[in-house]
Amino acid sequence: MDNFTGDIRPPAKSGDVARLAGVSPATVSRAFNAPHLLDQQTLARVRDAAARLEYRPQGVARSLRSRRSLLIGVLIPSLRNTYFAQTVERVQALLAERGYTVLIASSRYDPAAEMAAVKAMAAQGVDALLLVGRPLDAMSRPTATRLGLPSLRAWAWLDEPPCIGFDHDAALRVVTQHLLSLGHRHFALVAPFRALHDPLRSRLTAVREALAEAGLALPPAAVVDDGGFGLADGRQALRVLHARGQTPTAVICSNDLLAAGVVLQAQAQGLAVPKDLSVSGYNDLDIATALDPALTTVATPMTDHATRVVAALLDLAQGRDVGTLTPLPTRLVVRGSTGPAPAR
Amino acid sequence: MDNFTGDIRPPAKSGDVARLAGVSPATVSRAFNAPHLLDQQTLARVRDAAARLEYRPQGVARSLRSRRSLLIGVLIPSLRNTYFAQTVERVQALLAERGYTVLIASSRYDPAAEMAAVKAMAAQGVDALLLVGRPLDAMSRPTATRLGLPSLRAWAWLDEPPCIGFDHDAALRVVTQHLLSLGHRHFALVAPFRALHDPLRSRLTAVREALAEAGLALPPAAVVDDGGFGLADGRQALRVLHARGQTPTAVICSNDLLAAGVVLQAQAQGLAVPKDLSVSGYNDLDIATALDPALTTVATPMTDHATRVVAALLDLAQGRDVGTLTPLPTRLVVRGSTGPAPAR
DNA sequence: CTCCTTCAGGCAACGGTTTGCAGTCGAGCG
DNA sequence: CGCTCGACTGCAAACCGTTGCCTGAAGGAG
Repeated sequence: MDNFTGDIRPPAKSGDVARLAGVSPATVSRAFNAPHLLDQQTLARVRDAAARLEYRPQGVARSLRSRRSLLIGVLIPSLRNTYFAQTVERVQALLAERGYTVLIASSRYDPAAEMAAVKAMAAQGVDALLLVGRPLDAMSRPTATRLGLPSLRAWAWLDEPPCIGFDHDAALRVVTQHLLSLGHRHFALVAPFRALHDPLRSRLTAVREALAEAGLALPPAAVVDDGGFGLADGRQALRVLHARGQTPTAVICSNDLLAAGVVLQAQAQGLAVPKDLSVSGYNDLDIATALDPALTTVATPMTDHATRVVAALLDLAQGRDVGTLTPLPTRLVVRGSTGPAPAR
Repeated sequence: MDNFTGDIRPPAKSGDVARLAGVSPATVSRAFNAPHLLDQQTLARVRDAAARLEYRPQGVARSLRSRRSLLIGVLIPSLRNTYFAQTVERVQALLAERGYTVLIASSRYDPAAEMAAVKAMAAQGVDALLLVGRPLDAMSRPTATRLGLPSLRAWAWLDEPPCIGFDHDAALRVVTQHLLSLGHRHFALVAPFRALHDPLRSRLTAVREALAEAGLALPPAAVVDDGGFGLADGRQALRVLHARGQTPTAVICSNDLLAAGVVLQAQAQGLAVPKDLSVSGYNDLDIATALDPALTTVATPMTDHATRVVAALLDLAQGRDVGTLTPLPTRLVVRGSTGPAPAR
């Protein structure tokens, strides 16, 4: 019986363990899934045998019979978004602790890819599906449901339970009000959602409404809704605004990276932040505190988010209902990038 | 036969399709896996029936019998690293086109988590495993191999085939030589790998060697090897160097985010980049071109990387050997953040 | 000492698809 | 006309744990 490091023997199966431990395969199964049903002695013998053979139940066979795969699908719009990437990382880590493995797919904001991913994950037999962000394909979630796949919506709060997320529109209203209270009257919004679909534009509406309450309007020229989500896109956005003849004193951005870009571009043009221009971000990423001045932003606490998401996913995966859910609280974090409106 | 949108009927199985099409389950299987074996008429009938029932073969059962899961495991050190996150996104997209689904796990630079993930993925029956970055647990790859799981190492070029990656040490030597040729004599290195393990420190050695060729040494005080990988860590690194009495004219960073932090901190302290201080990054991320001045950095072309990785993974997953591989080419991208050394 | 209860563990079916083997049928060939 | 061959397709086993059901043994009560 050679046992040197390099040997590649076919992995042990439950029958092998059973034979070595002198029990039946059924007992081996119970040792893993219902140890309380077994005698201590037997349990020890089986565990020992399993350890010696490095036995790990083959997930595929287990899934087939037990109809539980210990697989959870995570579907996100983009991994380029640091917030999403970090969320995935945390969710995966927490699920791993509970024995679950994570299937990932990024839709890259493509509705067809989203739908395809839902079907692929259903076919792979995931126990539950996490859909991060607003739906791109309106049918993706209904499809999951019709396939008998429990799903959880996260990140964006929608009235479409179960859902765990933040009320981004409300948060943006708070941002707008903060800037209004600083005396700003000339706003711009950088939220590159045009290429996407309508629902995402509710952020625009939120800002418009908050401004309307103060008797202000947001002209189309003050809205930059194309381009990407990166630093360079933020810089570009400010250039575009200026090219359009817009001279806002406050720029609201839909994420911290864009805001950072706006700040950098402003500074490059000799505009002082916040003296000449106030800028707000969203998410409170690392970059928000790494800039001079630090970014005023909206904190969307990731730990809280991830923890709750995982708890709900486990409930769904195990066939339990998740209770009624409420939006997670966001928090306006006022830092140096916003200040009193300049006199004109 | 009610057929309204809300109905949740149990998903069809191959037998159902077979009955509707008037064939045997075997034929249904062949319609999906070996259509050329079937008569055109039969194929059409089966396809029609399958479409009508929205049949999708249950992955779990298929995997069990065919011993191929169409699942590929991806194991990365961190999703906070944008380069890795984007790589995962691309790899996933390319694999999805070929019918594969991606299992993901992040080790968060934790050797135990890495090993656990390898075992979990093996248990889930992935067809191949992608290990991104240098090994944290020296046994993780041998373990995969022993479990009969083909694996591919990516990102870092190691002499441990199959492997697809960049020769980071060589690239860093080029960076060092670039700075030497600009007349720099006082260097610092920001590469926060201390908390990690030895192999990663080879970058340090690479820089030391390149400097040694010019008769220069890199004192320990000029090396910042703790802290994180973010923008704020870059800023902190420059502060630390100054606090240690180091006044380098060139700072080599192990990634663009750190470099950006160093640049921002230098500017905040009134140091002009590159007049007073040259800074180099790594990866050529978006941020490299979004700063003033733009970062001199090392491009590690992601498209090339991802494409080759996927090709090799498909080979491995389908039991083919991957040919001999060579390191992928990196490219020094000289931009504004490096310049001639200041006179002293 | 017998009967009932409880607990531990074995037997065998089961889950849904794939696949080796064999069978059918029509066409082509000698 | 009989035989061979090829093209299709069906049959049933196999993949490997899990689980419902059942048996046997041990312990306790009467």
